[in-house]
Amino acid sequence: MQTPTTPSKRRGRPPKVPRANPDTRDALIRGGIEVLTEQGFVSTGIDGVLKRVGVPKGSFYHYFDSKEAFGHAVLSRYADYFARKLDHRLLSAELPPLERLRRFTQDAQEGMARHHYRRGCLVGNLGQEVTLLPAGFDERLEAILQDWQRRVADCLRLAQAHGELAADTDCDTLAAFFWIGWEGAVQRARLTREPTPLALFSQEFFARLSR
Amino acid sequence: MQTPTTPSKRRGRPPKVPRANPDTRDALIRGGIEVLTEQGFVSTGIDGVLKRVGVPKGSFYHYFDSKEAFGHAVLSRYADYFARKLDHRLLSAELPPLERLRRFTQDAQEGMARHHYRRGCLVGNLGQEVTLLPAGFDERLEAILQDWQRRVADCLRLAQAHGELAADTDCDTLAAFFWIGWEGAVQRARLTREPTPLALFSQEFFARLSR
DNA sequence: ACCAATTTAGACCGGTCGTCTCTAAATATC
DNA sequence: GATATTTAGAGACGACCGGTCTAAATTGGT
Repeated sequence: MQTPTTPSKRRGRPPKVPRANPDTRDALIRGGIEVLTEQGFVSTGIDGVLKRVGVPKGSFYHYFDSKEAFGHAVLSRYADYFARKLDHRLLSAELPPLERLRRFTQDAQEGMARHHYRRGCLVGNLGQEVTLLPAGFDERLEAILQDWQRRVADCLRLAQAHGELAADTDCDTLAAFFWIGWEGAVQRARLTREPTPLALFSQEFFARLSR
Repeated sequence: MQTPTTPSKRRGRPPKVPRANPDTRDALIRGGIEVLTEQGFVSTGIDGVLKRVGVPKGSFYHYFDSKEAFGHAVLSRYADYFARKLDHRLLSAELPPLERLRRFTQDAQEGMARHHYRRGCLVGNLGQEVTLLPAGFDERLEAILQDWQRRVADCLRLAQAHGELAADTDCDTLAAFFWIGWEGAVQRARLTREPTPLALFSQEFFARLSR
């Protein structure tokens, strides 16, 4: 999967202790996703990210202008990552459309369990800090949610075409309803450290669809 | 509602500038509700509460052992206040039970608008900080949610008796579903600064009930 | 061989803010 | 007058914050 020679022809002073991921910027963003998803933006210090990734502060400010810029980079990466994950499920032809969405909720259950319910949804978590975040984050967060919502709405329209969903259903509204509730379920699962809220919401959501 | 004489026979050194609420402890808790509901627990400093209430630091530590103890006091007060508000709506005989719950969601819309969507639900907000809070807060928060859930479940059972809700509905599950989603809606409304998520969730929730 | 660009290294800075302590002052009650 | 209660407010003391700065170590270009 990698160039066999792994020549590591990377410019600049080499790391004192070689890291698993030689791409420092990338490593910082990945670490940022983990930390911010657990602790949020405001109460997370740069030093915490640095220590986790094993990178000195100089490198951080070499790649990012500020904590705020870093936050935006992390957010963008997360949004992309998540959109891909979503599409992977929702566009796969192996299952009927509605079942795809249900499987997404199952995937998420496994994901939260894997992290012992300490991490939630980065977008949901930062959303809670909206009054404390630098300007611009709020629009960004809402835009990401709208993007995910659109993807779910498209899937619901496919479900309509398959006859899984009543033809008169407003798929955009239903997708919004899904995400509002789903974020609530993630939040609650994080509090209880149990999969129950996720399972319960999923169960009830699908049970209440008509046709 | 108060003793008519308002004798203010309060022991101890009087405040330099007399406050509207002479009960210092009470004033601190009320102020705490406001601040914590906006900013959460971790990133809120005692000084911020003090300044808002107009109380010196010495008074604070006279009434509370620590920030943590203060947090619990604030939480208890909020839980009580909210439970009363909930019961006021859900037990009133003026409306059919299901309509009472719907009216509760309308009240909440007005409440959030009144604070310009800067405040959410204290329990939901603190829940998001669960990984950062002192031990014990998580159980407390979950217990409060369970309490509210029980109250809603009772209301739903009344709705069943009124024939507003299918007799085979599991009211406990439905109440859990409601709160999971509703907290999500509050969170989202805080992000968008609009009532739309609240209205949309309410609309869809009630539209999807059977019978 | 040399210089420029890149990247890592990490000490350090100034400041904010954190919780909490301490002493004194002013009042009510006994 | 003595004691308990409550308010007043300075300030201790450290943790930590985001961010800067200079140096070192490497590659690539010429």
